[in-house]
Amino acid sequence: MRLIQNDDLKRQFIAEWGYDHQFSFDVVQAAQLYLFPAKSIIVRAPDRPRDLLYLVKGKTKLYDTLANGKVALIDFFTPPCFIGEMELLDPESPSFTVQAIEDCWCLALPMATYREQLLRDTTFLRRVCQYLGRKNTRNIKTFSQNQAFTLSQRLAGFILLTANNDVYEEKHTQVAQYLGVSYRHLLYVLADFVKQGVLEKVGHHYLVQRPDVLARLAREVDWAPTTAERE
Amino acid sequence: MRLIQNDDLKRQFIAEWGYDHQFSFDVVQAAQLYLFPAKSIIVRAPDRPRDLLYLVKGKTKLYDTLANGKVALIDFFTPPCFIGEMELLDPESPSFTVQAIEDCWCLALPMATYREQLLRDTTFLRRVCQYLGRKNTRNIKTFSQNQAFTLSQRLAGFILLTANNDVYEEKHTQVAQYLGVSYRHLLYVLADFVKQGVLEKVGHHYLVQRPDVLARLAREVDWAPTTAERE
DNA sequence: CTCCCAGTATGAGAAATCTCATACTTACCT
DNA sequence: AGGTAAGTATGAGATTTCTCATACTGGGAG
Repeated sequence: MRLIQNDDLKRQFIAEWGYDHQFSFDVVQAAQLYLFPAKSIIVRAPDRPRDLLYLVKGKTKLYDTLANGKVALIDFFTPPCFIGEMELLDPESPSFTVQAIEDCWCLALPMATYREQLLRDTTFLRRVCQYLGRKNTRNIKTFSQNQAFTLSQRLAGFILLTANNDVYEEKHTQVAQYLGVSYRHLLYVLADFVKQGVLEKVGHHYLVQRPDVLARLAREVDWAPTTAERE
Repeated sequence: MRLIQNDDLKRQFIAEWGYDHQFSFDVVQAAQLYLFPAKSIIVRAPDRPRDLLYLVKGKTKLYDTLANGKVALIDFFTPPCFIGEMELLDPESPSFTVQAIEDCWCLALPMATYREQLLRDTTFLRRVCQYLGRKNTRNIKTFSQNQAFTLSQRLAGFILLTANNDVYEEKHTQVAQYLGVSYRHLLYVLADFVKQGVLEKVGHHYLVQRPDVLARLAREVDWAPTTAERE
C-alpha cells in the first residue's frame, strides 16, 4: 500500500465518481489516495479496517475465512464502491479479507478521525443504504439468473473477471466452491478450454489466449460485480 | 388489509422484535398495526408503498414484473424485516410487488407524515444499513452454497417455505425460473415427490403429506429468507 | 529427511438436468 | 365460435455435472 500524494490525480478520481457527493462535509481535503498493488491485501480479516475506503480504480475480491481455516471466495468489487462500510456501521458484522486483483486506487478516510462524524452524516448514511440496497437487488437477480447457465459460460466470465494481464491463477478448489460445481467438473471444462486453444497452461497457471472467445461465451452471463453506481 | 386497533397486541409485537429500537423517536404511538390476509398484495408495483412497513408476523414473497410483462419471483421475507425501506431511501429504486404467503401482521409508519423525519434519523438509517448489509452477506453465502445442492433438496426447502397450511400452489414456470432449473426437470422432481407420497396432487395444487421428509431433504440447505435480526 | 496434507490431476460410470417435440386445458380477446 | 397465449403435462435422447477411486506434487512439521 502506497500513499499517493498527487492532488491532481486525487481530484480527478473524486470528480470521476462523485465521491464528494457521498458526504455532507468536505472530504476533498480529508481523503487520502492510496495505491494497493496487484495481489496485495487491502483488508485482512479478522482485523477491522483502519480506513473507510472507496475503490476508484481496479478490481478486488472478497474472501471469508471459514471456521475450519479454509478460505472461501465470496464476492468481487469494481469501482465505484465502498470497502469497510459494514465494519464502520455494524460493530457486530464479521469482517472479511479484501484483496486487490489488479492495481487498485482507493480514497481513504481514517475511521479513528471520522467515525463519529460519518455515523451522524445523514447524506452518507442514505448513500450507503442506496448502495447496499441496489447491490442486494442486483446480486439476487444475478445469482438466480446465472444458475441457468452452463459452467463453461460462467467460468468464461469468471476468468475474464479474475485474470490479471491475461494471467489466470485462481485456486481450483476455491473456484469450484464459488461457482458451485465439483472440482472434477471444473477441471474438465478448464481442460476443454485448453484443448480449444482458449487458454494455455503454463505451470500452475493459465494464459488467456482468446479473450474474445471467453467474452462471447460469457456474453449473456451478467456477472455484475458490486459497484456503487455513481449518481 | 385491515387496521387492527388492539394496543396490547401492537405493544406485544413491538416488544417482541424491538421495533422501537429502530428509531430515535417514539414510534409506539405513531405506528399502526395492520393485518394482511394470506395471498393479499402488500405492495403493488409500480406504485410506491404508502407506508414504511415492518413485518412482525407471517411470511411474504417479493416479485418483479419484467419488461415483457412476465412475473419473476425474487426473494422471501420473514419477521422481523422492513418492507418499503428502499423506496423510502432511494427515489431511483424500482419498486417490487410484495405478497403475503400466509396472514401477515405489519407495523406501519405513513411515509407522507414521517418521510422527512426518517431520512434525518441516524438511528434508523444505521439500522437499515446494518439490516441491508447482513441481508446481503447472507444472501451471497446462501446462494453460492445452495448451487451445490440437488433440485430435490432445494425444492423441498422451497415448498416448506412457500406452502400455506400444507397447500403448495406456486406457478411451476415461476418456480423453475427462481430455482434456475428447466420447467421439465421441475415437473420430474415434483412427480417423484408424488410417487414417494411426500406430496399429493389435488387438481392444480399439491398437499404436503410428509413435511418431515421434506425437512430432512432440505436439512442442509440454508434458505435463509431475509430478516432484520433483532438486536 | 520423512511424513503428511492440501492442492492438483485423470478415468470411468452414474446421476442430474437440459432440449426439443408434442398435446391438452384454461382464460381471454374479438 | 374461433384464435391465441400461458400454463400444464409427458416422452426420448443428449449434455452437463457428480461421485468415487486413484495418483502425483510441493511444502510444512517434527
